[in-house]
Amino acid sequence: MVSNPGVKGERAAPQRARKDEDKEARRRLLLDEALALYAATSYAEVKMADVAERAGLAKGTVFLYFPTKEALFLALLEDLLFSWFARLDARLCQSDAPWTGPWLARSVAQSLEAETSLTRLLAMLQTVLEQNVSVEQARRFKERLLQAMLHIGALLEARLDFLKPGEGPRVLVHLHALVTGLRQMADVAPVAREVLASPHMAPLRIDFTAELTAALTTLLRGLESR
Amino acid sequence: MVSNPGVKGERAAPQRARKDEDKEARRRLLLDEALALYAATSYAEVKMADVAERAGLAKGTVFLYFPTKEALFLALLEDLLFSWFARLDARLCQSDAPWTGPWLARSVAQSLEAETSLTRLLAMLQTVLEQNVSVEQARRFKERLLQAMLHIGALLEARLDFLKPGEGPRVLVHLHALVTGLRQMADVAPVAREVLASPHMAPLRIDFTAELTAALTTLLRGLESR
Amino acid sequence: MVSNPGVKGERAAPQRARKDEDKEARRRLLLDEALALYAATSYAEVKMADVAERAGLAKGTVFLYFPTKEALFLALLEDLLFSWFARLDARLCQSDAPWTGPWLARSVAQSLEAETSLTRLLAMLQTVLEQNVSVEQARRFKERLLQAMLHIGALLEARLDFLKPGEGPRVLVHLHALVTGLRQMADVAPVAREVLASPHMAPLRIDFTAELTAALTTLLRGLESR
Amino acid sequence: MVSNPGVKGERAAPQRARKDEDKEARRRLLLDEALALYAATSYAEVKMADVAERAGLAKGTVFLYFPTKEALFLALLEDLLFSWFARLDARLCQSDAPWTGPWLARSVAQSLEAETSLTRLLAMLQTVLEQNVSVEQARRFKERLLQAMLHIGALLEARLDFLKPGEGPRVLVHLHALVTGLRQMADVAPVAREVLASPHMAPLRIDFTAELTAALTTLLRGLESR
DNA sequence: TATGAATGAGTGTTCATTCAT
DNA sequence: GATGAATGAACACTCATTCAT
Repeated sequence: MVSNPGVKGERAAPQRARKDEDKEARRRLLLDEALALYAATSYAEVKMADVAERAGLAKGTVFLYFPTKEALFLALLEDLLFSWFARLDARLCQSDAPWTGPWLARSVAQSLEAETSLTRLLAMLQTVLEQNVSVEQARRFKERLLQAMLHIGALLEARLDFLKPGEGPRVLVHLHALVTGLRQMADVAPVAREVLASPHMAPLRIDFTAELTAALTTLLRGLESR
Repeated sequence: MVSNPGVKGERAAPQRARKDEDKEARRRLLLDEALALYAATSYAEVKMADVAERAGLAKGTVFLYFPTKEALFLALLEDLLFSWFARLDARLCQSDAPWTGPWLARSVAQSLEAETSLTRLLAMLQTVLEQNVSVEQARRFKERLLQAMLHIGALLEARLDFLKPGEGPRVLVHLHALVTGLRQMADVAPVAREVLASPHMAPLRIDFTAELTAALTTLLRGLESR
Repeated sequence: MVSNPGVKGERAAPQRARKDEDKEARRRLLLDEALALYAATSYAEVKMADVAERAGLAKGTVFLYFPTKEALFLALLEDLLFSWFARLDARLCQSDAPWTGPWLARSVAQSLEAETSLTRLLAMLQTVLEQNVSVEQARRFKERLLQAMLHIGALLEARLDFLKPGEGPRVLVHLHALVTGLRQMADVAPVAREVLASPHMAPLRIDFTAELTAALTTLLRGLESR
Repeated sequence: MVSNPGVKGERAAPQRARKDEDKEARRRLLLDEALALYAATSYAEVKMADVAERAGLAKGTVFLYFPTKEALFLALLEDLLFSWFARLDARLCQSDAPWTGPWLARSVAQSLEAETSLTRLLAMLQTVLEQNVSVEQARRFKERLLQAMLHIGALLEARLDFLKPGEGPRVLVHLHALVTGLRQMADVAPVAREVLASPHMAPLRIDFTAELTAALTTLLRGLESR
């Protein structure tokens, strides 16, 4: 853990990030630590002080990189979301065969299976994250989101011939809604878990991936069948 | 402190709710005031003290009726949700004609149009409300939810002949997800509103009712077209 | 638990205490339940509501018998203290043989061994109990205490020939101090218990009865040796 | 908020305690203010907010120095107790003449005469202070207490030739008990004060120093006379 | 850039006690 | 006498954020 031999501090990070690459590295470090904490607990339970400590930095330093807690987590969401978009893009474009709805639905749902943090954060986007963030950051996020949606939307329209112009992005909007909605339904509180354990409660137990696949498949079939 | 009824008292309710009906009335009063505050602001901004004050009661009195803030709001959600279920049920059953997917989608979406508080609360169900609530209350809620889902689900299966056995409740699960997801997407933070005002941001501006109608219609068509 | 067959209530107590003996019985019942709760927990943890419930009475009823929580517990202390005085008196007077200091010390300490509640309450007498009590109750308590002290004090002076006039009560004052002081030292908080578990901490671990016996024996020998 | 030193600031301490000595000074300041409030009222009446205000600090700042109210007061007790121990030690060692019981008793009792806060806090040690304190703080306190007891105990054994090995600390335990017990008996509640004003109540009126001297003298004589 | 001491707004909940019935 | 609904004062502690150094 000690990377500065001879120095008293136990800090892993460099003392001062002068170069842009150092700053970027430190930024990533903070995001990584925030993610680790968030994945293990919840937004409310993640303290800025803990993020700082885990990153080997002082509390105040975090605020040099992210002006608010919401800004930090919006940046984290941005990272996760657009990296997922990129991976989805790559995954989809690998396939030369013509796309089918069920295949697409499965692909999307599977690509989200391990992205619990992403989908959890997505569900807090408007309610929490965008509540205490600069217009600039919000704009940047929305612009990138728009761009990605238009890009993937165009891709969908190109490869799913039953999609009419403009329907690609719309599918993504509905996907977004399904993802955040199902994520919340699937993340059950301890009390509820106990209640849902009864066999007859089965209809209320939500399997995120299964339901997302099913709903998305049906949705696409609905578009195809017109 | 008000001993001269009619002089300063603004409440019709008796000073002390001794009979069960009085207690029920007071309970409703508290729920109503909580709803009014919530509709105007947000969960976090509603203070138990304000609810009490608006109801003309002392702070401690609220806790005679609801053991925690979460319990109060879960009870509120319960009220709104099951009264909506009942209204939807009535609305649907009025129609003698055979149901169609688009008609159903429109009916459901329209019936939810004015239910902003309901859908906002629904989105907090697992994340917030069920976090600090007795197992009993949670169980009661889930049981009623299950019952309603099975009931409406059966209705769907009976009137939409393309639905296979067991698909009624599943449609409702997907509806639930869409509702909470779209609600969150539609409730835009002030900063975001500013950003979304740009014309080119149109694809990111969500009209709750329109999108819910569209998505649900498509979903049902997808089921019909098999 | 139901002693009034046919009545809906589960109350063990009579509906109304009209006769003085009924009232006295109810009073004792309340004291007994308060004692049971106190012995198992602590003063702060005993709720008036719990006392009422255990006694099968309504919350408000307790206050018909004891105007304040402190009054209830002072009454309880009174009961325990003077019943102990009586028992001590009896025990001491049984012995025909001339008294000795060590024998007396042992007798007293042993008679207090099982009286944890009494000694715990005694330690709260001035700090807590007498803080919220009527002058009448306080006077009554002090008068009885004085009387008992004078009585037992006189007994001591009569049977321990080394005691000079007026020293009997004084011995009792010192006894009182030792009892409350040692009781507090012996009642160790959980954190402290952990700390005191270390072998080298032995000198700080207090055995109430042993220390009381030792101190009292020494004290009496000190008086005898003049 | 005070940025013009000398204008409104009543404090000599720097705005920010950066050096260890500044921090220690601030810590002492808080302890002093807490002591002032406690001496004038009671533990329950001292509010952390008041301590902060008197120290010219924000509420939260107090918790940077003491994690809980109990921790603050245990630290205060620690200060008072060990400073008293030191003063007692000095006082006792000044005397070259061989010690006698009566002299020692008088010395101890007199040295405690002005230490009302110390003895009052001592009586709350196990009941209150150690209830909400870290194991570390508790251990530290007990270790110091043990050390002091062994030290003073050894001193006693060395200078009072009638003490057998191991009896020094035990005398201190009995002293501790007498001190806390007598302190509680001497601190009379307002109601009780009224009652005790009657001439015939004289035997119940406790003079802390007088009784402590008497009891301790007798106790030591008891040890001497074997 | 980095630090970390200081800030201070923010609140749900308990429970002894009262009093209308 | 009994009830139990209503009262309302009371309060330590957290943590995102700032800013002097």
